[in-house]
Amino acid sequence: MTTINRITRVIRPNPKTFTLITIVEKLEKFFGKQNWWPLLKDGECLYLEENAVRTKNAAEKWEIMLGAILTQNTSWTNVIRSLAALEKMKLLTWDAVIHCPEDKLALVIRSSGYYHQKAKKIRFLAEFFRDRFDGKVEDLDRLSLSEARKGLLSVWGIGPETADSILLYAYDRLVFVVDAYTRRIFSHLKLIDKTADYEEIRFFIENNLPADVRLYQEAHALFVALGKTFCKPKPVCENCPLSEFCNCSELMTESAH
DNA sequence: CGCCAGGTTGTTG
DNA sequence: CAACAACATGGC
Repeated sequence: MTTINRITRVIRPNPKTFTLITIVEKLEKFFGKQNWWPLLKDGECLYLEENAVRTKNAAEKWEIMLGAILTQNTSWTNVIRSLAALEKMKLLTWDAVIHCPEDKLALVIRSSGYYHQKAKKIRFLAEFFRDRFDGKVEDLDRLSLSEARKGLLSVWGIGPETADSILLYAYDRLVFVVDAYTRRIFSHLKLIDKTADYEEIRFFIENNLPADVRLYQEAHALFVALGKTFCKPKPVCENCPLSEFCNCSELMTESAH
């Protein structure tokens, strides 16, 4: 995190001058370290410093993948119940899932919503590792980044965000995760057009942040934190840590005068 | 009660 | 390819 990359290209110009790393630093100062991805411990999902900095083992990688699927358009609190239920039923491991009937799996993950679809997605992902890596979850790491990404995207139910979450948080690969929060925040900051597609936003961020996996992991988590608190569908700009960079607040101030 | 949540797929014009 | 429906539970 030594270089400060300037924003070289904007889809819609924001008159204020700032860099993405400045934004991330502001967010971290405000929200503190996020320590993603959370891992299950004693029936809870904990954001531990050690989870954030160490390489995850195969079991932890698999748990992150399950969480990445379960949290699709679903709040994390609902996902925790499902993960805890899976653990209780001894269904948290790849080996258990590959042998578990889909309808049984569906009932266990019921609390995270879309549970029939998600059970199918989890089964397809388990079969992907069976067919391509003989069940060795850690062996996805043998592939290049683009091959690994292509492989995950070929699985039914794994789209770009889920694939990138898996790559960034389970495998520590250098890919930025673009989600609804990221899109909304960057749109409010007038850095991207609302119609910009996933890859366009991903490349924009990757081209303007220092290439550092831990930074990517932390930055994405911080965007989620901001999206949940200030940069909501109806933005709450009062006391927003990014107000000095954002046109939303300028408009508010102007209209107040 | 209505809206929203760390998306993806399938269908339609 | 853009827009839309379907998928579903739980929190506020």
